[in-house]
Amino acid sequence: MGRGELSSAALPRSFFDRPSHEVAPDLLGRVLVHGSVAVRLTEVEAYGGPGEDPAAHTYRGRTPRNAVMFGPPGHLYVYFTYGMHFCANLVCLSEGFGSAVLLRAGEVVAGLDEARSRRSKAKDRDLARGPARLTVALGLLREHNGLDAVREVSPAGWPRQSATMLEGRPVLPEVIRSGPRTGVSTAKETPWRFWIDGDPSVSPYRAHVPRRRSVAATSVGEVPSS
DNA sequence: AAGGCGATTGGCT
DNA sequence: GCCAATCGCCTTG
Repeated sequence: MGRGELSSAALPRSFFDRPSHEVAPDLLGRVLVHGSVAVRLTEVEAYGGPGEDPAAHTYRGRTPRNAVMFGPPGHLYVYFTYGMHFCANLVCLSEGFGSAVLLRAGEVVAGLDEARSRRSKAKDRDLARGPARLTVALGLLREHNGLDAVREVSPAGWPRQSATMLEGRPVLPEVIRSGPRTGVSTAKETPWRFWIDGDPSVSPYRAHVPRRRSVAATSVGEVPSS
């Protein structure tokens, strides 16, 4: 699939200057391009914003890790988690609020060969089905934290180190579903996960599971239960 | 200074 | 369905 089929314009920065739970459903059907790969978003989650969101990385204030989330809208917030995965967000609202939309899943619509080579064991529909899978398919890494996703589309193509959020084809409100966010341990009722109903690239929902204590922590000095 | 645990994934039962 | 992998961040002592 060639780049020529991506005829859509870039989303303006003003698109992101709203609370993340308003931006999130509007991102469904839009396209994120990075290098030669493009992904059409089918599932997103909103975090942070003007009010209190205990599930957001920004809940306890600004730190070196979450600094980008407090910065200008339209930039990528890429974080490292579970010691092995990267997840990508788009920063929302003007500076200082700490608000972003997690990109949870999508469909690869350009650069299929490149995405397949990055995730060689995955079926096509699973290439970007999950937040860490999506970042691998797009080639997003720690170094892309803070990258500006608002830029003009160049007829010559996209340089490898750039990202662009395209208008794509926003979906009809009737096909948008919403529900609790995946895998969060707090604010379990906040319905800030949004997805396209019936789309095969939407990831399976998982509730938060408290982790069992490590073997070392339980076997040393543990009093046997009676 | 130390330990708990995470906006997850893939492999195995 | 269950669980290990793997490490940086943040809380607590």
